[in-house]
Amino acid sequence: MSTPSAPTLAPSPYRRSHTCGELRDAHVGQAVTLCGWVNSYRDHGTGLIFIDLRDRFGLTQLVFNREDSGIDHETIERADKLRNEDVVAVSGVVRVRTGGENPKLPTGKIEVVVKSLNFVNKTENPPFLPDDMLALPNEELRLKHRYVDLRRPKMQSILSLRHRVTKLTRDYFDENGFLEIETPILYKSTPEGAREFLVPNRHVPGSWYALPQSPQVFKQILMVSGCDRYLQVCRCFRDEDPRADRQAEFSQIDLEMSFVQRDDVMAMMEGFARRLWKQVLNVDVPPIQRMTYKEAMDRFGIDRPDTRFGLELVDVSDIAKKIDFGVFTSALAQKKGVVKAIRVPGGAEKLTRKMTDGYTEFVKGFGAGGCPVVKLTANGLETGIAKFLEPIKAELIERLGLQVGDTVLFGADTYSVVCKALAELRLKVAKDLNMIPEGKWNFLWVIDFPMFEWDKDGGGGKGRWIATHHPFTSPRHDQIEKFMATDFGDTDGIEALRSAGYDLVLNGSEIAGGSIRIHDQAVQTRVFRMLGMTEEQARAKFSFLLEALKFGAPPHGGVAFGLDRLIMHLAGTDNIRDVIAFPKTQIGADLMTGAPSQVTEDQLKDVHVRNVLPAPKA
RNA sequence: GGGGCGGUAGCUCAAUUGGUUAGAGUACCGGACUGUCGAUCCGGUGGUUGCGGGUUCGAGUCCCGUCCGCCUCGCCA
Repeated sequence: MSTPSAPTLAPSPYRRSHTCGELRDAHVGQAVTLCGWVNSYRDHGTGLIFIDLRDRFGLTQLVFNREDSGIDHETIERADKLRNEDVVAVSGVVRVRTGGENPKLPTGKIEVVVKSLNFVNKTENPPFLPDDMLALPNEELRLKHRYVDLRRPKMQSILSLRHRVTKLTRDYFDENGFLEIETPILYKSTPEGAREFLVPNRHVPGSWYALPQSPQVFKQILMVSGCDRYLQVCRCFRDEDPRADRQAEFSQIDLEMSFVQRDDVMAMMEGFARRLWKQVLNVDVPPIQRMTYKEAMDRFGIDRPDTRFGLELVDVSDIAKKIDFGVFTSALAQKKGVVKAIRVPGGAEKLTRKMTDGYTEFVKGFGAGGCPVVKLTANGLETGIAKFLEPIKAELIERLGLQVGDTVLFGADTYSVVCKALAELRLKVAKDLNMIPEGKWNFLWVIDFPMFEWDKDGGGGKGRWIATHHPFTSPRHDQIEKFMATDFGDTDGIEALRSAGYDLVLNGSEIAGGSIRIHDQAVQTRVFRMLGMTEEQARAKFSFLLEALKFGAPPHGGVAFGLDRLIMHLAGTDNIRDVIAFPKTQIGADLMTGAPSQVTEDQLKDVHVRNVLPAPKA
């Protein structure tokens, strides 16, 4: 074997000895080379220039001083031309700052006395400066010049946080026997649920892949494959309109376990959440409380309650029916009509007429007719609907625990409308009155979801059952027999079925959801039928899964964490785009690369696709 | 698809009831300054007010349309 003899290269002028965040007084006297961006310059002219040099790891002050030995005139001249965001490499010696330390910087005790300025990549005047002290430019500009925005220490810290979280994830689940296994991105279209992104197949004209909404069936197949425990930090795609906490392309921490029941998966998840919060925020997460779906809906009107504050919903239907007030009586006359109330402590003072009028408009946005109001003062019930409530005053005070100075907000409609409207109103009031405490981490399990929900607009207008979680969710183990016996026409019976699903809720935000899956082919077939699929349709879509369940499927269950939302919580941001390196806008555009874009006719021809564009608007 | 907010100098913003030559801070350019650290001081360049129409003696401002960004309802098994 001959020895390779590559020519020796001269050392690169921008080979650094340290990062901009690591020099301390212990390094005083050392010769160092630093590389980075000019974060700011303070030019005193006549040969004294300070530069704060920045990289991902921090800031270090550089000094160019004509009166120091070892620096020549030409270097000072070049340093004089340095501007914000120029990229440089410098060599010099670390010394204690002669001008006093800067307590704001970890490197604030020292500075580097520059002897040579080795490398400069001049920048054009950047569109904005990546400085967290300055007002943020508008988001359009930040997205277009994402590479500048990501230089901001705040964005760097989020990228770093995200890395730490995925690393902790892999470590935790590795310790617990999980295997990380990748699943296909080019998957099969299964048009249930969210709209899919489609990708044409070149080989078979007219055939298409879909990008996966989640790796759901693959991870179940992996359980049937004997992998026992699966983990993936994976990308999912749902072609629906985005929100502040939602992107069409997003990430999940996806996992699945064999031979487990509900509590096993929940315990594994809880341990994971505890590990994350301890290691990232040094917060101890206490044992997580459980609440049934029904209790969550009854008390908070929503399946992901924010339990950091009160303002709970109280059913007063039985009291309300005793009076002759049109809004209440017509609500209660409906099927599943209810009257619910929220007590706002001290609301008589804190809620102005303008605010409560606004609440009526607010709840109309969620389908409610309005928001009746009443106050309890020293003189009794006042304002709003006070005169109607007089006959039931004592009962209301008793039921709601009213104190003088409280305001009551009512919702009267069907159960689902009242839940939706009052759940949103509860949040709005809490924000308006500043009732949401900072620094609280209220985790909550929500369990015992219904298996199915009636979608009155589905099924071509005739209505149909849809799976609350997804079609692979098992009935709760004590309800499987009941499910198999429930008639397809037994509406009440179907609605009463509870699934083996579970959601992890944090401060009113769903951060994870999962379930025990169906491992019995007969149960799965019956679920598909309940969802209105014929046997042929079910086989066309999911024959592989039904087949797999025939050939030795272990009982299994799993969960998926929304990684982006998890990072949002840990980073303390309410903008999902801040936790994604290259996010998209409301219309799915990447402002930096210009995606989506036109393709050539030849490209389209290759994949047997033709553009059919809508007629231009007049 | 619906509703709301926004778009003025490279950037962040201001501009009275529709009224003079659209201003300020910052960045940038030039000058002064040897211990700054959001350096300071002096001077300067910089504008198709997103785009297209309209109303008006006159439009950044009012009207219509459109594009883009954000928030939101629907949607998100």
